[in-house]
Amino acid sequence: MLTQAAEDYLKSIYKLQEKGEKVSTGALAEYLDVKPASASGMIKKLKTMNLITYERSEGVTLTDAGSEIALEIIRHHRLLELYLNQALGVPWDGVHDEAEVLEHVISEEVEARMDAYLGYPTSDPHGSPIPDKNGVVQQTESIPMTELHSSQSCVVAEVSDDDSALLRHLGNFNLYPGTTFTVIDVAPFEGPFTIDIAGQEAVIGREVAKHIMVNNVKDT
Amino acid sequence: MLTQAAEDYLKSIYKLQEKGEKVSTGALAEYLDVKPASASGMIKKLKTMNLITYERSEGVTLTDAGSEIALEIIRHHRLLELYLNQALGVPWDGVHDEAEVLEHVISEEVEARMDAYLGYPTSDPHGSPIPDKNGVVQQTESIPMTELHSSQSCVVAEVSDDDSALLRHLGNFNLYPGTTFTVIDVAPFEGPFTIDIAGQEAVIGREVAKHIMVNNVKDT
DNA sequence: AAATTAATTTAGGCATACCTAAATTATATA
DNA sequence: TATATAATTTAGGTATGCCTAAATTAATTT
Repeated sequence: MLTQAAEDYLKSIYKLQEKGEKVSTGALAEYLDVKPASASGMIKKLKTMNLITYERSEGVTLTDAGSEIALEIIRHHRLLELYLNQALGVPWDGVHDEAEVLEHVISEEVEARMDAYLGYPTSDPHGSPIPDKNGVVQQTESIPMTELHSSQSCVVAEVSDDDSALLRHLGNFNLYPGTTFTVIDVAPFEGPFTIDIAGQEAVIGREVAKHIMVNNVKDT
Repeated sequence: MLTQAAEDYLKSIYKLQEKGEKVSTGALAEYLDVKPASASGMIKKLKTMNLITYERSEGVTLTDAGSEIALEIIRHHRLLELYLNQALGVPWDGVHDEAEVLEHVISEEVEARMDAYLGYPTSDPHGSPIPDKNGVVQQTESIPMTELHSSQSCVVAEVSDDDSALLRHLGNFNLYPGTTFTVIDVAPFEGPFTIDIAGQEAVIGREVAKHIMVNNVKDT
C-alpha cells in the first residue's frame, strides 16, 4: 500500500503533466508546498517503485503503473466531491477540502456504491472529468473565458476547484458548469467582463475570468 | 490535533471502562493488538495531555476531556456505520471496517449532514447507541441471550459489530436489532438454543448467543 | 572559458508509532 | 519473609515524512 503522501505526489505529477509543463523537482515542490529537498526524496522513492521515471532534462514522468494510481486517486477525489455535493448537500466550495482527505481512505466498495448512486457520472461539481473505473478520462475542449468577445454566448465548462473563496464568488452569480451566459461588454485595457446570466447582469474581473473555462461559444 | 492512534486508544479505553473492567496497560495492549510497551508509551503521552489519569492499582481512567474525545470518535464511528448501511447499502457486516478508518477523518460538517439525513438516529445497525452531539449516550438495559429460557420471547437489542463472519451468520437468520424471536428449546449441558423467528426455526450455538444482547423478555 | 545563478541532491535532525528484549516493580504464594 | 510469577516500564531499533543547511551539478551569462 502507498502512503498518503506518495499518492498526493502522483496526483500532483499527473496534474502538472496534464498542463504540458515539464515536472521539475522544484515545480513539484512548489505545487505541493514542500521544500525541494522533500520532493527530491519522494522522487527517489517513487522511482524505485517504478511509478515514475526521472531525467534531468525531462523532469518527472509517470509510468503506466504510476498513471494508473494517479487516475485512481483523481477518480476518488472527483467522485467524492460530487457525492458530498449531491447526496449530502455540501456546498461546492467546501467539497474539495473534504475530498482531499477522504480520497486516500475510501474503499473501492464504497466508491462503487457512490458511483452507482450518482448514475455513473462523468464530471464533478466543478466540471472536471471523472475518470472511469478503467482510468479512461473523457476530454472536452474548452477555452478560458478571457478569450471571449462582446456579444458571444457560451456555456461554463469547468472552474478551478481548490479556491473556495473564488467558488463562493462564482456561486453568487450562479456560474456553475452547464450555465449559459452572454458577454455584454469587455472593458478595454484588460478590463472586466460584463455578462448576462439568465437576465441578470454581472461584472467578472479578469483574474476571476482566467479560472473559468467555457465551450459552446456562439456569436449572437 | 490528535493522531489516529491516540484516538483509537481513547476509544478503546472508553469501551473497556464501560464494561466495568479496570483498564491495565496489558489489557489495553491486548484489546488493541499491540505490545504492552507500545501501550505504555501511549499512556504516558495521553497522561501529559491530561486526557487520562493512571495509577498502578486503578489502571487507566479517562478525564472529562478524554471522555469527550472518545465519545466523539464513537459517535463518528456509529453514525458512519448507519450512514453507510442506510444511504449506500453497505451490508451490516462490512460497515465496521469502513467506519474504522473514516471515523478519524470525517469533518464535523459532513457528520452533521449525515446525522440530519438519517433523522438524528440513536442507534447504529448493530444496536449500539449513538452518542449525541453533546456526548450524551442513551443507555438501554439488555441481557445476553444466554440467560433466556424455553418459551421466552424477546427483542434483539444489540450485537457485536466487529466480527463480520458472525454478522453474516446472524443476518442469515434475520437476527437484526429490533427483531423479535421466541426460544423454543435450550439444549441441556450448555447446548444450543432453538428459536422461532417469524415462523422460521433456527439453531443458535452458545458462543454465538453470547454476542446477542436482548431486551423486552416475556414468558409466553 | 570562467563565473554567476539556478536547480537538485545529500546529509543530518525531528517527531510519530511501532517493535523486541531486558530491567524493574508489584503481587502472590510457599 | 523470601521467592516465584506477573505486570509494567525503559532502552534501543525500525520506518515514514517532514525540515534546514550545505554540497554538488547544470545552465546561463559575460
